[in-house]
Amino acid sequence: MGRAPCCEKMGLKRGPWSLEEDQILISYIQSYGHGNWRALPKQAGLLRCGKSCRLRWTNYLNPDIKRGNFSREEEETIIKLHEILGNRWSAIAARLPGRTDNEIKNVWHTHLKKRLNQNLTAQEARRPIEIESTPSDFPTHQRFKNSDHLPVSPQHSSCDFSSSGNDSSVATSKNGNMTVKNEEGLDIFDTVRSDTLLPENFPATATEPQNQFQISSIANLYSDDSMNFWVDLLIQVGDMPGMPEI
DNA sequence: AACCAAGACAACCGCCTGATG
DNA sequence: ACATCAGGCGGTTGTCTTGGT
Repeated sequence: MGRAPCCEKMGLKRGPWSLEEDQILISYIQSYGHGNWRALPKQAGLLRCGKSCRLRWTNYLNPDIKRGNFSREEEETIIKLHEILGNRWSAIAARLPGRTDNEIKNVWHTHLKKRLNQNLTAQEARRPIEIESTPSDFPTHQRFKNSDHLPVSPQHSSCDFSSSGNDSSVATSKNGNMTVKNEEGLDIFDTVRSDTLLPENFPATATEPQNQFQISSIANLYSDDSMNFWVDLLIQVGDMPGMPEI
């Protein structure tokens, strides 16, 4: 049962990397790239397993990584994305240029979670007892708890954005509600509501012209990246005046 | 100065997924 | 269709640092 370790442990070094090892790894990757992590340590002359090399590079040595403390803005972004995505650190990292999933995970566990708990406790102390729960009480991240609950990719759903140019996703107003229709004339928010457990009135107050423009713009932006589409949609809709807080 | 506890973060582990033969 | 493998991910652990006594 279970897979064999990615590398045999015999003779391979573990634990913190030395400066010399870092230099070897950096210069090898700069010269030859990292096509095959498993073969890399042997070719580079490192007594490490490929997995260890990959981790060291992606989490620390990669020159694209931004070092230093997280800005307030970055922290707010993490908090917001975590509400939507949950512990999907790599997905969060993908939206924070220069930051790694490991780094974000650490920051979350050491700083942000604590801060949020403090804020929550302070809020709980002030808030009267809730009488009933409403659809909007669903924590946003639970909508995306696992891939089963992820909305289908737009181009595979009944609401096809993939071929939607500016003329196919049209924002209109229907009974005071926001509607964005695809080229087949289907309201995309019907899909949004049913797939994500959003409250029934989710787009109802998004009737401001700028909101309509934003939503149809987002719908037109994504053709093949469902995750980014939904994240942007939820974040931006959440920021709109009069929308349920996300 | 020495010790200890808590915090911060680097690194590892086991599992999952997609690619390939 | 199945087995195998590499790479990626999230959870957890280990180690180093810092601050308090």
